[in-house]
Amino acid sequence: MQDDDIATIMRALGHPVRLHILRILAKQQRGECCCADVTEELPLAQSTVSQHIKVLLDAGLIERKPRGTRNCYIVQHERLAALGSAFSGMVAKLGPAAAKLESEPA
Amino acid sequence: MQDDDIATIMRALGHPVRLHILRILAKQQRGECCCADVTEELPLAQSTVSQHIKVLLDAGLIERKPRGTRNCYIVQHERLAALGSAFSGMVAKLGPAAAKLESEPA
DNA sequence: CATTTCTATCGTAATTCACCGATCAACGCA
DNA sequence: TGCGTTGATCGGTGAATTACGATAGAAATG
Repeated sequence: MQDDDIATIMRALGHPVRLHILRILAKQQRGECCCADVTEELPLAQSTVSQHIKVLLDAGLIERKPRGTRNCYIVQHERLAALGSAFSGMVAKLGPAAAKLESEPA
Repeated sequence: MQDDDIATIMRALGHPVRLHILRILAKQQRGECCCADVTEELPLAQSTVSQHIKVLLDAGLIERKPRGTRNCYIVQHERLAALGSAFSGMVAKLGPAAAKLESEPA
């Protein structure tokens, strides 16, 4: 994963409301998971919530799933895991162990 | 760690230049590590680099260490590790399935 | 069909961000 | 004491973000 991708996902996660939305989606994934449900749990306008959802969508952190009139959203755990791997890999290289390496092999 | 803290650190990491700066600091940590060295490796003005450094500083991701005329910066690995823990904990709560953070040192 | 419901998008204002050049304080050195 | 270096901060500009209300368009429903 490239720096830009990591940065994009990090920035998407870099807002409390979006973290909250992720939690709401995960919590309600067995039942409802549409935009209205999310909006109901937040002190924000529906349009604002929709925009935050779009950011998560663009970062690939959630997936849209049209269900009749509503749009349901599914947390993309694989994407989160990928970020986790990329992050821990980066931290490992940043760490003291990596400091010994003069030039890193690809 | 609170949502706001996680979001703050995530946002700090949510810019390619700041990820790059972290790498530069880590790489040069055994020798020089001052602002000028960082600026030299980036196509940005010194003031801009200084501002990015401030963001990382405010997020607790690096620490300032005055050394004579210069200011050296040290990557705060503990802080990164704390974010890693918080993130993997969050991911674990979001989805019981996959998404586990490999935190093994390289 | 007409109606209701749901939600993405538009238009807008306020705020923040990213970047720059310029400046000023602090330090080492002659 | 004066000089050069380093780097934080100030002021400004343009772009992006965050928030809102209003609107449009798709799907179920009557």
